[in-house]
Amino acid sequence: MSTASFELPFLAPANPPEKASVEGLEDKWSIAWDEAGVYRFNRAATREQIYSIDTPPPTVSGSLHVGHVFSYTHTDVVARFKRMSGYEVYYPMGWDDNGLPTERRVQNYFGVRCDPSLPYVENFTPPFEGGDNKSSKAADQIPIGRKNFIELCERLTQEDEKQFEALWRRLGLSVDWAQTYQTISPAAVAVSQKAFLNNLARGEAYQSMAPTLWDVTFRTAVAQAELEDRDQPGSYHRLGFDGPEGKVFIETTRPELLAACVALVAHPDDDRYKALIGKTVRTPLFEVEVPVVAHRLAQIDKGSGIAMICTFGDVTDVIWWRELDLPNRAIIGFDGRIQAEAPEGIETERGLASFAEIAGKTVFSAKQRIVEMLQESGDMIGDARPITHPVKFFEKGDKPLEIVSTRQWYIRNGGRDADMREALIAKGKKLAFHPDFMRVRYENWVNGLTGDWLISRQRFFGVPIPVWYQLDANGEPMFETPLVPAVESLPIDPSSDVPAGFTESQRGIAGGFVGEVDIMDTWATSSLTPQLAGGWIEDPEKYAKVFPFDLRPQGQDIIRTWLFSTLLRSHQESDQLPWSNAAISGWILDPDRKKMSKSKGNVVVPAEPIDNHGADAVRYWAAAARLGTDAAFDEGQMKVGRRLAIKILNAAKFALSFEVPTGYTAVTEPLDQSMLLALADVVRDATTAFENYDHTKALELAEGFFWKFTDDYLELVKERAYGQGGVTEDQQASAAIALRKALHVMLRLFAPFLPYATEEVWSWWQTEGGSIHRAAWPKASELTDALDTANAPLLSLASVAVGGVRKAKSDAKVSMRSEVQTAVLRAPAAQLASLRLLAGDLRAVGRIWQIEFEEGSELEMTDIVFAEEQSQ
RNA sequence: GGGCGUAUGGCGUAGUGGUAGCGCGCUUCCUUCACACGGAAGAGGUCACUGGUUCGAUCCCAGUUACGCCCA
Repeated sequence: MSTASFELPFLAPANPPEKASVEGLEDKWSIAWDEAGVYRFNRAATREQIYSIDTPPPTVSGSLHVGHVFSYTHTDVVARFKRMSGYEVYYPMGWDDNGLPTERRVQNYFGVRCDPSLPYVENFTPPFEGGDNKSSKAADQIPIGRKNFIELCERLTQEDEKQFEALWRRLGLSVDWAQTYQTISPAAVAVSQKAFLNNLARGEAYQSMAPTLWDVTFRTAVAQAELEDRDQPGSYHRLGFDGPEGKVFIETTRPELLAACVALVAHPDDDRYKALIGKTVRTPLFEVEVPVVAHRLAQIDKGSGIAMICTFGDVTDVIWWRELDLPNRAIIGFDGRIQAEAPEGIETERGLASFAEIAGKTVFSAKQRIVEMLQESGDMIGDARPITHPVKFFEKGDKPLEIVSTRQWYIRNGGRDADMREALIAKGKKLAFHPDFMRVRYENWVNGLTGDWLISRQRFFGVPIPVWYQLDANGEPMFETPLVPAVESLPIDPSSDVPAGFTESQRGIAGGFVGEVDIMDTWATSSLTPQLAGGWIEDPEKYAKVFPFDLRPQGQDIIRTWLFSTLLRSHQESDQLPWSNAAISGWILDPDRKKMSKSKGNVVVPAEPIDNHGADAVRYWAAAARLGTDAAFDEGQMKVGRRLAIKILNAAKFALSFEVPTGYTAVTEPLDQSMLLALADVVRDATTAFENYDHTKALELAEGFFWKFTDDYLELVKERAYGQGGVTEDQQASAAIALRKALHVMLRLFAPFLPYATEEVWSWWQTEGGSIHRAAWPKASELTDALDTANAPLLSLASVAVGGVRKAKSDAKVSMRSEVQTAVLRAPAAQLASLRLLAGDLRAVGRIWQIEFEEGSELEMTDIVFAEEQSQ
């Protein structure tokens, strides 16, 4: 037997407190971790030693809710497991402060608006601070330049970032807080612009004049990924067109676009209209001769089966216009109103007069006026027939989208290139999705792309598209040959910076230049989080070590946006997958299983549950939900988590209270060996589960074992560990050592889930090795060395026997402490032999004076006779 | 309309081709020498429905229904 008893870490002397409590652990340890730099990334590590995470940057101006806590906990659990497994974990945090929510908040908070044409003002003071977040009137807002506006954005979002960081720290995210980035920062702008210029140089970015889905409220183009269909009330209006053989009736929901009608369309197989195809009809009111054409997308069973094609009422109109080579008679302007000038084609006096009636009106009032006019002229048959139909909206907008013709920037994404789609699908197959079925959502999206990625936005706040255009002799911009900045000069703002070879005085002058005014879609920046987080531009050495990342955690709702666009950019930039794993978290539902969202008003602020139950408890609730599965906000689960954390503290205090006599290091008792062997199995299985991104299973295994450990094992060895009941020093030592050994392993199994409680216990006696969160993930071999595997089944057998005694006592409604005179343990012969080894422990736990061993068909504890004075 | 997922005791959830576990809640009981922020015992399920494959299905296949999400 070894004599070097304290050389084994779990034999170190322990100092548990008088009273263990989970209260205050968050403050105590989050500060200690920060000071010790427990989660600091060591960049000296090699690529193979690094596990890097492309953390989702939360939208800082959005409100915090428990959904954040949920998915970020999933990531943290993985990060902690990997760190303990020996990886140097690169776990940065980003802040998404780009986009409309920030822009709006800054406008309202400071009473300003962005006008990129204005110069930068040093030491600008906004008119007021701390606006009430209600929309202030645009007229009252002071226009300021882009740089000033962004400075204000940074000021405001810094406050938000502090709030988030404080929450994350309390929750115990093991983020390296030295590694943060902001999507609004100059570095992020430079990354976005560099990637864009690379796209441009490779021919992946291009401009095009095209019909574009347009939000009239935000006055900006909207990309496919930002669309959503909403069911809207509408009505069919039956209109008569003059045809060669009398009236042709169509039904339309958008009579106000009659002036933009360029053709009627019917299905080529529709017998009713076959004769009309190729002929022309005359539009009512505007008296324009338009052709009748055939196209497969015309729906035979909808309305009268023949429809008018307008430029542009919906996306089908765009397809028809493009495929049938029809003229463009667009009448809706960027402001959503009917343009002042009648389009080409309307020439008759009556036609022009009709148009004058609607010119300048909103779509809504133009529709009213047109209907009145059609009813007066008798061209509309009957009343409008109300229907409900899907209409396209910008996901953040509240007016239906219009389609207007504009010059926009696009990035090729495979929407018009089947080979590229195939290449992207092939990349997706190499990405390990957790859970795996989420890959289908990615593939569906790629296969369903209908056009390239529209990245230009007609907003003011965001990453400027970094190009200028030379002006020709007439002062017209030469869009085909944009002027680009040198990569070293990034970031640039074309509205204030000047292209090489020009001076500021030439801005806007014929022969001079003009800056691009559009900015990029926020996803054009978000799609570069691996480059932003990894230091693509400013720290290439680090970037080479963390890219491609090991993990992208994210929500299932943004597979088509964030996941896809990130994958796309890496595909284009380096023909690589940006990460090897994607962990997809589910939704948080409220207790009624409705999705939590601000609009439903059922959002729970995350600080509350942490205050009420503790960070470990909230983490336990989150970690108990599998990836990809929705989870209900469940305070009951948090209470269970809290109970577990408290139980760990108390069980640990107890286990550590037993002295290990000097000179003993071995676990010799069969029951003790059995417990450690069972724990070894748990370690093996939990490790496998974790490696498969199944943290839930790992938690379940650890938890299941722990309760067995406290309920049965601890009770069984209590007396022996105290050295009571005439046990030998060997037997006492075996119990004390086994308890510590098991605790040493269990704490590490729980550490990724309950970082506070486990660290607290660790600190009671593991003072040499530092934080548990840098301790090595347990190995089964730590436990199984020198143990006899034949003892493995003993603990389970003992549990059954203990259960029998307990049941008898419970049925007799007596205390578990009541004494038992005699009991019979019946079991098959093979088990009986093993059970005899446990006689001492069984007698102790059941307070049984005498156990008779008898052979029987199955294991049971029977014929329990209580001692006289106890069974009152 | 298409895709994906889910459907297991009151609620929340595991799980396996050989007729089900766990937690909460519930019932009964036990107090304080690790833990009353505790412990023990117990009741409670025709595994959504209909077919099929199979000696046998909660698990595999097909269909139906309901719900959720994504897309049209």
